[in-house]
Amino acid sequence: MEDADPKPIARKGPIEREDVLAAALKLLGPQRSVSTLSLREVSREAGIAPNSFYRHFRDMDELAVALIGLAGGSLRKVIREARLRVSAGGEVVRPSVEAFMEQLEADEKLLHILLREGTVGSDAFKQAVERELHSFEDELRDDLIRLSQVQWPRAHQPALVAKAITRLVFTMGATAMDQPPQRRREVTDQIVEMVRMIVTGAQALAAGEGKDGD
Amino acid sequence: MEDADPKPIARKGPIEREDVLAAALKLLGPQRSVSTLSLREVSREAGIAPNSFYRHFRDMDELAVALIGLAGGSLRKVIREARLRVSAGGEVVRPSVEAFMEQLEADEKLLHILLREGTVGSDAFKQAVERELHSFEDELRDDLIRLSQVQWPRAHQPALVAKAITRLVFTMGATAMDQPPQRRREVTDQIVEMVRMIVTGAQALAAGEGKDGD
DNA sequence: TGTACATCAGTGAACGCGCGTTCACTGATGTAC
DNA sequence: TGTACATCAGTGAACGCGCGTTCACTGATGTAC
Repeated sequence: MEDADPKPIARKGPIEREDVLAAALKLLGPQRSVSTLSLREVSREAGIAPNSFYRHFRDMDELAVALIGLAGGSLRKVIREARLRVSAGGEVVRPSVEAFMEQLEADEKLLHILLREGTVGSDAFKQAVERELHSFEDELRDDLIRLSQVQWPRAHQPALVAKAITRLVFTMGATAMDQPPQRRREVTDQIVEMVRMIVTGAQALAAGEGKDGD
Repeated sequence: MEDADPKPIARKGPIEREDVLAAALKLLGPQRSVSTLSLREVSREAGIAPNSFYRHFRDMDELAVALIGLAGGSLRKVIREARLRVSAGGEVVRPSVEAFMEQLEADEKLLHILLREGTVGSDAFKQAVERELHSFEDELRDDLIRLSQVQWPRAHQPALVAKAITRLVFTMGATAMDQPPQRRREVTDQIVEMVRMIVTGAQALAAGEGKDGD
């Protein structure tokens, strides 16, 4: 029955980029950011010799950018999740924020990278993070425009609203991750309220403009 | 006439903590964050032997926290500046945001630290950054309350408004720093608009509550 | 079926480097008598 | 005024360490004939 060595886990094939990425992810945490990971450390965690690392990535920077790709996937999951919840019920803001926060907890390591590390690291890394955030903003902007045709009053500058909401939610989410679960729920409520302020404000400003002209 | 060696700069006394801090600041930039500075590097820049570093700081972490102190001073300067401009004219939001952005450019290195590095680094470091941001929020909240008694409608949850504005302005400011000066002016306009959305939204929500009850 | 060869993920050993930290020291300055 | 001593910022040399990177290699797998 036991036709393999007991210690090493049965491999489904040779080590892949993904295995190395998984090892890197495993090392991340509240105290360890991507930029503090060393090539040797990641290799050790992945169970390969340090020089084998080069078979998969040119250097640690390339690995960092690949991690952003993974994080981007996680982010798209957030969006999908939020859309599902919104289309089901009437409320918009709270279910979306809650979807975000839940994904944040489930996927902790991945979204962390987008949340906290976009401002440090190599140029390539920062640009990759910015690209993901922008794609999120674009999705949100389109959703806002759609909503304003269906059930909401016309919003003032949807692109700007999307940007404000995105940046605010991400920063607040980043600080929430350092808190115990109970405080996180408070932060969720705060975020919901903040987003409502932005949306309400945008609508009020649009209405104010509407009176004058157009 | 020449009564000293020509090479070494005349010292006004022994090397102080401040000189070491200045050396650390000099090394910071868009590519170098506090957490990537090494003890030997800072010592080299300060013109002392590596082991002399310990005469001034227990370790690099203590230096990092001391840097936050400096950045806090810079932040208080922002607040003072903004108050002066606001009390002079009628407008509130734009002059304040502009004061912030100007200070950001003048003081680039110092405010950078608060903007970009609050999410990485040691616990002591992160807490020091959070403390400074909180003090900023408190000041802003008090200003909002004062304004709402004098010239503005009553605002909804001033503490939350202050927090939303602070976090948003800081994140946006951080991304602006990577941009050329011209783009920064665009970002300034965006921030002004975002802050107006928040303030207007808070007022609208307060008015809505007022209708129902109290 | 057998043989010769190419490919290529992974390896062990070694390199030079910058790091944080330690040690016993120097030499200027201040203080006590 | 002179002498002895304490203090303490700064020093040069050395340590062991983990790092990124290189080299020539191994050995499994696939392919051509």
